[in-house]
Amino acid sequence: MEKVYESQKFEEEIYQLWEKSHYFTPEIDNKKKPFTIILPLPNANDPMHMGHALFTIEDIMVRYHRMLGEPTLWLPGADHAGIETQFVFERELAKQGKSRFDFDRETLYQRIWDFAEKNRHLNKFQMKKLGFSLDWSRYHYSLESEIVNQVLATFKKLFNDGFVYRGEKMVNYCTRCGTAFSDLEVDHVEKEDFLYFLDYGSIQIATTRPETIFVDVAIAVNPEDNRFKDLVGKKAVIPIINKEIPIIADEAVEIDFGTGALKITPGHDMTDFEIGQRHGLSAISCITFDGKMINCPEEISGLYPKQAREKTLELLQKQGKLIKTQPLKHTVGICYRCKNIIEPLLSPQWFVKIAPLAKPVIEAAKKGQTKFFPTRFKKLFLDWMENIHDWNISRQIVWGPRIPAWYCLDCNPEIKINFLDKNGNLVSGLYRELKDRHSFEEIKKGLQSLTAPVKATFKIEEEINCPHCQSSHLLQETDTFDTWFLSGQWPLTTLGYNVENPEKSSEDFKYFYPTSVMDTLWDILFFWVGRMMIFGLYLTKEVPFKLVHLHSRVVDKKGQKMSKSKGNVIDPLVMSEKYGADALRMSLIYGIAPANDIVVSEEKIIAMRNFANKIWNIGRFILGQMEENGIANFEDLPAYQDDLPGLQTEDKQIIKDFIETIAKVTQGIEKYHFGLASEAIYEFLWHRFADQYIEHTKERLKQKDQVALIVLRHVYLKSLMLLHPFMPFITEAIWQRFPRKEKTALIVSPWPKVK
RNA sequence: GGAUCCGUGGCUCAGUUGGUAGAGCGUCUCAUUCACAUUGAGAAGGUCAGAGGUUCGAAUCCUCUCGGAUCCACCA
Repeated sequence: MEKVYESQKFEEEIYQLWEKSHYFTPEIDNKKKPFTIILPLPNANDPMHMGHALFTIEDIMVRYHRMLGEPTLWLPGADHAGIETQFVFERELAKQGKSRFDFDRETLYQRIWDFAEKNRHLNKFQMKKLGFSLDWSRYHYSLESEIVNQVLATFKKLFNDGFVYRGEKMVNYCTRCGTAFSDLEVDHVEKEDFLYFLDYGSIQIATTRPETIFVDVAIAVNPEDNRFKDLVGKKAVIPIINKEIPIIADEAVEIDFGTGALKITPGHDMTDFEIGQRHGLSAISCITFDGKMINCPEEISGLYPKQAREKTLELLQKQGKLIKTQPLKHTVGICYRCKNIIEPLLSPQWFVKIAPLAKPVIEAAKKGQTKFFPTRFKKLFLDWMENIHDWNISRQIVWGPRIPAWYCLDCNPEIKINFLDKNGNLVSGLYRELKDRHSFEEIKKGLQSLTAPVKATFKIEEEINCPHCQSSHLLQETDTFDTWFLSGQWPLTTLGYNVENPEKSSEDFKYFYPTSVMDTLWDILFFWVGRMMIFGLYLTKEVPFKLVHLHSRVVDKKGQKMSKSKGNVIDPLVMSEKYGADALRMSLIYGIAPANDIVVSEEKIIAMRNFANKIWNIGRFILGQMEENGIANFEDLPAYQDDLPGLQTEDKQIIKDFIETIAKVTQGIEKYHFGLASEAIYEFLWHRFADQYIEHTKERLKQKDQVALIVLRHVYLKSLMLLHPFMPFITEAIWQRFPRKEKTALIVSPWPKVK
């Protein structure tokens, strides 16, 4: 054996050994209970980072259960990650001076496909580097047809059961990304802004958005507010355009804020929209989906809201309607992806009625059918589930499966269409206006997107002719599904659940579902875990996993989140090549507390590399001692037994301490205290076994005391088993190097028992 | 406006049913052709944020205060 452990010499070879022997692929055995983890699917466009390296936690559980002899499945996959990937791709396009508007959707889709395909395979390779014992024979990609077909089937089922509807509601719209988002995808940031006090004739109001006054439909005051009691039912006048609007009373208005009077703009504010609904007021937009002003005075029309605000203030000032300006700190919604300010806009979207679907989830969580670790996340989860809002599942992007709905253009001539004409020019307009100048085929070929009015008729099945008017001018909805609509069904689709005919679900599904553990970063508890619970219970009446294990994010040694802009990113693959995958893995596990930030630094990885080397050298020492004693195969040495003649006190003590260590490591893994488990084996092997026991037995070994050698070999080999889930490569490498008659692999060795 | 987490040696963090404080890195002193210098032996260094309470006993449980972080929520 070499003097130091050189990880890069072994890792690839060891991984191949495991993979070739099919150790990662479990066999279905109905006499045994399986252990299953579905890998949180990484984004296909995303090369590996520390967050992925944390899958080590899952690998530890998986390797442990495999060693317990359970049929163990860890199922890998990758997500097309709709908005994320399209966003990254559009940035690439921008570098070439192009944008998404230069392509018809078919072409754009194909381009993104090719782009995502490259990294998807890179990612697989990278996970192998870290030793993850994933069953690659069951790998899935979110856009393969067997997955997508089931997702579409779920959509149809939801629709038929009355859970899907189209609605024209206030949605979070990013005019830069050109799509709506769900509430969860909006970030909130604090912003220094101004509150403007405006004169509306009979009443004064305060607003942060003067550019939207042109589509005000009312002024609201609190019904308890004595100052304005007499004004309710009277009129106010919008400045600049001098339009009369009613003054109404609504409890949502806060008496203490501003002047106590709120301008109601249902087209551009969530609260206003709700107030408008209560009072039967119409909602009018003054900002388009391109982020430009309409329905406003000519000099403002076409401006971006920011410029429009300045212009409006200028006009207000001129007319003496701007009473005062006051600084205000408030929070605004921004696009989680591009950081642009989110514009609440009125837009027809597809929604899932979620409250009735959340109900069984709440019950299951309360009953403990799915448990949470750490337990505090259960409360967080339940709070969210109990206050859940309808889910906007449509996105105005191309990257993802299209919503399977077909509109007849002749029945719905008000559908707005954007397409590239035969000369490659971008044309937009209502079908009613376009159909005389462009053939249906030309529109269909160059189609970018369509927007159907909320009342448009549609069919969920594709048909050649419209059942009403026999027209063949049918176009599929161009909106795609929210990525989480697809990934929310991941445990079902990847295991082979059949939505239309559950009886026909695969053997895998019948055996491995519900899965054992879902381990993920807590910040997608709602996005993903929540949706998986909803879909799982809706479709199968069973929870998708028995335990949700939440872990935290990896931060640098200053406690800061790693980001490219801060330049504090530690690349797991660089570290793994430099110090070994085992050292990297151990550094992510050693000394961490459940769901607390995980601090990694190169120093810590080095410390763990040193530990790996220690393990290696203990093996080297024992092998050397065996040679000195003329033992060619370690199986030639008598087996250790508690009543072995010649056992000394220190032998009995090390055995006793080792048994304690087995208990600590086992308990640690069982109870998800991986930090404690790894510390226990580290402490024992280095400071107890090597520093004390080995040092003390050196004299005896010189005297050719075979009993000491038996104890050494026994404790060491069993320790390798205990350490294997944490540091799989080095332990297997040593195991393979110990000379013996029967070739076995450590990965499938039995987990050491206390008794 | 609700809710959660954190505050332990110079730095980064462990410390699972309460029993006289631990690790890694750093510092200091020794040792060393011994399996390993990616080493060994040893040392210095903490009133466990502060105050009060429960207890025979609290870093650990309860209350409050201060400081830091995060999540949720339609504050114009």
